[in-house]
Amino acid sequence: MTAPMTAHRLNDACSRTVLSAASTLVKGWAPHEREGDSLAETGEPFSCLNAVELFVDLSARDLAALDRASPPKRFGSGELVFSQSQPVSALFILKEGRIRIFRVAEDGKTLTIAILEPGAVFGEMLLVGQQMYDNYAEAIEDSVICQLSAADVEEHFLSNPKIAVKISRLLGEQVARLEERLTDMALRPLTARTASTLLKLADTAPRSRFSHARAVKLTHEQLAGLLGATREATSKTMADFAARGLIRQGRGRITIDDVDGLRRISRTTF
Amino acid sequence: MTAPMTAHRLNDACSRTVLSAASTLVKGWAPHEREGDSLAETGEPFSCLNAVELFVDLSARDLAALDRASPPKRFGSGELVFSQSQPVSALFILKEGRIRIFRVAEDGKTLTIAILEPGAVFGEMLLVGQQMYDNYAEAIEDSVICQLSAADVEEHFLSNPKIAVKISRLLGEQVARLEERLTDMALRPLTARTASTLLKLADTAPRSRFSHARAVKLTHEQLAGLLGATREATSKTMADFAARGLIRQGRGRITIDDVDGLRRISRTTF
DNA sequence: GGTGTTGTGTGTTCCAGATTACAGAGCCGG
DNA sequence: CCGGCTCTGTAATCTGGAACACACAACACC
Repeated sequence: MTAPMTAHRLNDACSRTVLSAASTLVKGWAPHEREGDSLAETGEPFSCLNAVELFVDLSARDLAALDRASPPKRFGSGELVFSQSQPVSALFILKEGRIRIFRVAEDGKTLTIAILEPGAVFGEMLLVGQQMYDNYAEAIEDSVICQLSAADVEEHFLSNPKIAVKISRLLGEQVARLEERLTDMALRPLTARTASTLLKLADTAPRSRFSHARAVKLTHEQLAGLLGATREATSKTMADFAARGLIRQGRGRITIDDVDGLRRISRTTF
Repeated sequence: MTAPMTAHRLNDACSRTVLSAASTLVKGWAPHEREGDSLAETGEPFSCLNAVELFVDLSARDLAALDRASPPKRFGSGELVFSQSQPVSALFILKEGRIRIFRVAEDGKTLTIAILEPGAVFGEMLLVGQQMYDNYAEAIEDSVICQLSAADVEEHFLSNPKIAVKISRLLGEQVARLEERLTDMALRPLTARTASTLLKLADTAPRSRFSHARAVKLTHEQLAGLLGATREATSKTMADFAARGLIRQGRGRITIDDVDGLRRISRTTF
């Protein structure tokens, strides 16, 4: 089941039955219907919080305390982490897998706000009091996520100036990125937007060990969701890019070859 | 001179001569070419910082100190407060007038990010280190603005958890607003976007004393800049709204009559 | 090795909104 | 009160991309 399909279907059902609907999407097992759902497999400490830049200023004691308070949870591919009908006021840390944050219009069409890679921290609704925050989050791969409650965050972070500042900086960057994306959306044709989106994705993506070419693991449909365009239009531009030797394609995987070429196109207006 | 014209012209010149170009735009006097440019007219203390919600948690002493460090400056209508070639890493407080924050594409087209009313605090480039921050700010009325240097902000705010938290919350709200605007841009037709934009503007706008109708002080061109659409298309939808009795128009002024009607349209997809 | 199922390529039709090009209308200062 | 703005209305094209409709290819699971 593709991510967008999931979204549509869930949207239809979301007034009441999202959770159960989501449960049916889980591959073969339904973690949150079991009892002790936190996986205490590995005995390693700091299972979520270490290696996340945001937390480096926490004392070891605080870190340990927080970590105890945030057991990792699994989400199967296609499962919703939160939604309008299941708002969770918490801070999430993505440990494994990939998460798609998106919004849904009245007619069921969706726009992908972001696709998160491991290490990402998300959940601003914690800050804005969730009145206006109608984002959805869905796992697009089997994922592991830690959750910090609002109370924990309050206690450990907001009182800590260093971390509060770091949060402000992160949010500021997010604002800048969104503003840029907004103007791209408004003023740039699809081809240019596609090129610059690919570039942005590229430097989040893992570098291949051989060449310096980077591979982005997305289907055309997922990319279209990010671009605010249809799958067809996106496919067409991608085919064009491939013909020009800028990228190579493979089912659900795009390899960026000519970064400069794409950059040139991304600056194009017409 | 209209705001957009200004933007275009400045864009042409911005590689080197923005400041001088801007100066020529000033109505009849050029404040920043004079010597003592801070206006010490009124003897009132806290000339900028009082009445701004962000600062309520500051001690009177801090407030006074900050206030001394941030003399108000005038900007004539059409003048640039900052731009890419004149990046100012500071926090701004708008005391009087109105400021338009916008971005410019390669071809000179602009998208308005926000139109700020008195009391607004702006200047996130202070947080993001201004690499990626290529916004412009222009006065669209004669305005008075206070500026806090990065050092001052550092000293008084970021060390103060209460204020840091407040900043985070503001940024979080801004993120939510931008995400909403982005999806509107991507998924909604012009009429719906226009309606919802008018509504948003309406509740920032001053209420008239007679009816509960609110007046928005914008030209079609300015509104178009905010919508990411052409002036003509915007005019057409506005004429349509007026014909349906939702709004009334007057040169540079839009009166919202039927809030519910607009809200209905704003939820429309097709 | 079939047989669904999910990703991709393409073509055709259609339309919102950009573009271009004016014309009238309120408002300004001289 | 009159010319020159700046705003607003309207109409005639033009076009990027959406919508719809398939065909086919790769993979996944019997």
